[in-house]
Amino acid sequence: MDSIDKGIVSCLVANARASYADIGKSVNLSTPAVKRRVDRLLRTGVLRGFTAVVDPEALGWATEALVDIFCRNNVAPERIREHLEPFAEIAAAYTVTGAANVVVHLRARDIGKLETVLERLRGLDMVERTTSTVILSTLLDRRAGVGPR
Amino acid sequence: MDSIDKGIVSCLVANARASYADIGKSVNLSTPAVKRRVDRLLRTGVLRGFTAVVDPEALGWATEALVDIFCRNNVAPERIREHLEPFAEIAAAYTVTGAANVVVHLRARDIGKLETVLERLRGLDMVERTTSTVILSTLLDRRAGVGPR
DNA sequence: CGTGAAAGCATGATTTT
DNA sequence: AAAATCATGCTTTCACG
Repeated sequence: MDSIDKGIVSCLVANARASYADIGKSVNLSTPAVKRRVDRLLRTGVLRGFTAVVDPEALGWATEALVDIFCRNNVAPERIREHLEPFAEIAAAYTVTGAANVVVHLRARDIGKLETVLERLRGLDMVERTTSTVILSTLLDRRAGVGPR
Repeated sequence: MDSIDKGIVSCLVANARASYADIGKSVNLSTPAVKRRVDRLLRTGVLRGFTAVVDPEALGWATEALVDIFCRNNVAPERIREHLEPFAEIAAAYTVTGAANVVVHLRARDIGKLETVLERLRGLDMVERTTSTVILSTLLDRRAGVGPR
């Protein structure tokens, strides 16, 4: 993981469909050299894969919320994950410090669907209660990117 | 935006580097037809682009937090966005309902860097106070995906 | 939308540093 | 060990039916 790898990762984050030839021009490497490094980055897990960035609204996925989940007992994170996994509406889920145990990022077709999902969440044995915060607008979204500096 | 487009989007979300020929096999379309549809999906904004999914830890980007920001005055969302944009550590930012005005998803190299960013955030004129929740683990992360059903 | 052709790209084997 | 070159087979891309 040297500075050339970082350059390659940056190129692929910016455009996952860039050709190895184009990436090579950016980092001053031949096409096969870029491919070998990308293959290695995939093998070692630095690169987890390549994906399309979809506009959720364009797919009718307009309503989002951040839900704090307070668990009844001390449930193990892996057990929590197993319970949340079936919820297709969960865009992300985190265990956190603070009063709540888990924060879940929900994405649903509309407020009605959001409510349905919340009811299903509250129906889980491990869930004591939830508090929801509806997202009004997305100001920034760089989650697919690499982060600062 | 018909069912074929949805199939194409699913393929690209699963693997943004899939060839048009392979996608075509999935959706029963010729290679150029797939390309035409992808070009159109990009032009109309349904597809915003293609990106690499990077393991943040592998890049030393290990510490994350969700920060509630309480603004001093009624600041317009676009103005808030302008203030937050320079923070490279912001992975995502949302305006929300509830007590706080904005929720920011921060990603930093370590707790020390996280603190520095929080201090800079609190230094903004518009920010009255913040409350932070440190992320202990990521249970699920489907942010790049398309969502339920 | 499909077909076919031309240009460009991916990728493995081989050679070079 | 890692990169460049080269040769092969696919991919992309576009004009046309």
